[in-house]
Amino acid sequence: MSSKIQVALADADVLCRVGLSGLLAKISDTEIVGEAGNTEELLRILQDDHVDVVIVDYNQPKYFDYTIAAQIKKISTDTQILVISSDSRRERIYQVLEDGVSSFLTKQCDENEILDAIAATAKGEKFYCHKILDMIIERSFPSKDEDCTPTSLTPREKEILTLVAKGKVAKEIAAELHISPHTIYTHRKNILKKLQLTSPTEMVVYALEHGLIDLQSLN
Amino acid sequence: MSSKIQVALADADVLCRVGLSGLLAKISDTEIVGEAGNTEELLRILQDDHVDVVIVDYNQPKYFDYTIAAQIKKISTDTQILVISSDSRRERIYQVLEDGVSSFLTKQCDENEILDAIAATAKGEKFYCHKILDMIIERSFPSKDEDCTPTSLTPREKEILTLVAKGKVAKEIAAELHISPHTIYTHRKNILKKLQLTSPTEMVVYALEHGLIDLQSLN
DNA sequence: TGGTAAATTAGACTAATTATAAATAAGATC
DNA sequence: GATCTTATTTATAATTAGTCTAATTTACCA
Repeated sequence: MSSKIQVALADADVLCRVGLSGLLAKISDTEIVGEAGNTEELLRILQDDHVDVVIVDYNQPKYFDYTIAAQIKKISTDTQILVISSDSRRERIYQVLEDGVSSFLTKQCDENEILDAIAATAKGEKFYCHKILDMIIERSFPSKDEDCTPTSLTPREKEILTLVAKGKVAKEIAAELHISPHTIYTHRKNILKKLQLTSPTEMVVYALEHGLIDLQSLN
Repeated sequence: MSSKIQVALADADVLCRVGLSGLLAKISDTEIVGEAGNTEELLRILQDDHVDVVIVDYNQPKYFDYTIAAQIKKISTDTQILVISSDSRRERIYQVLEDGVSSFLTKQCDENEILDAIAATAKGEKFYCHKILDMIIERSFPSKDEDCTPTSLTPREKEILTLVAKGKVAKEIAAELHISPHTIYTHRKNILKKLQLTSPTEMVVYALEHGLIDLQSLN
């Protein structure tokens, strides 16, 4: 077995994989063990070969989703995960970070930043780009003026927001949760007030922006 | 001046640009004149240098949008445009194709397909990947069972759908358009019927999927 | 010039929602 | 343990939004 760092590329877009290969070629002690265009392919690689680092974009519906980190860790605990994604949804990002992702970049990061991140992750260190670092800090020390509203919703409110955003009307939600329609009205009113929205349709936009639902999952 | 084909890369993600550079390196008679991470940078390149082919992803809000083809043609009429995007919104794609895009790929296309497309576009030929070709054919010969519903909406209905999707309620729309709320109700009912939807919130999802509105423009 | 589709609206009716108020339960704090 | 807060739940009455039916106007096409 080679002593080089074994890297697996997981991205639905072949273009990004080519880009990553190109960048990895500049780091001498790394070696690509495999490329995966979807979750299934990635898990197969992890089962068949030893992988030190997985570079993955989890925000590619149908190919990779936010559960990918947990799935990777389940098969191969010691594999380090480097995320390169364009996701901007705070809650989703926090969730992924909690699932054991070592490093997190956006696809907008420049070349040097990506190279540094790959090198750091390979060595077992963590690396976060500025945008993600800001989010982590914001979570630890929330500022007053710019509050992170999604967390201010109660679990029940989030649940109802999700259902509203999926196009269900109050009566349907009430039937589904076995509670009174009035309860839905109250929750919905509180949600609208908390988020400073005025109509249920605005809730859809809000839910989409904050990753409570996503377009693909609605079909 | 070199006799090689001058190519400009326009993609907000550095990773994709690296990927494209890597692929272009395999085509001997091409040369990269410049890389642009946003519209402004691209237009500057077009003004300063001769560009035969622009490879661009127009679906990157804040960096590139669907008007990019028209903007490119305005500065440099003879420049061929190769789109590599992940957009799945029919109407938007038709629009871009009408703006003089020579070739259209998705980022999911495999390496050979991308190489062929670049080579073809550089020679002044057109190249469409299967997914896009299917859409073009579907537009020319619409099938009965799977009708392309967005076009079946009247202009007024589209207008109202857009406003509904922006979170406005019937009364607000009525005030804005100086017509009776009843008119809005009627239009909305007809839209829901035509699109086989059941609630205004579903209209938001529909409008997003078909590019009538986009998340970024709502803020 | 009659036919067709689009856009508009009203009246009567029904359903959905709000306002207000309040009960219950769980957790934290003192 | 008593109390305070927050989350969750619900109801009645009042209000608003929306549907159904039907009809009018406009514009454009054959």
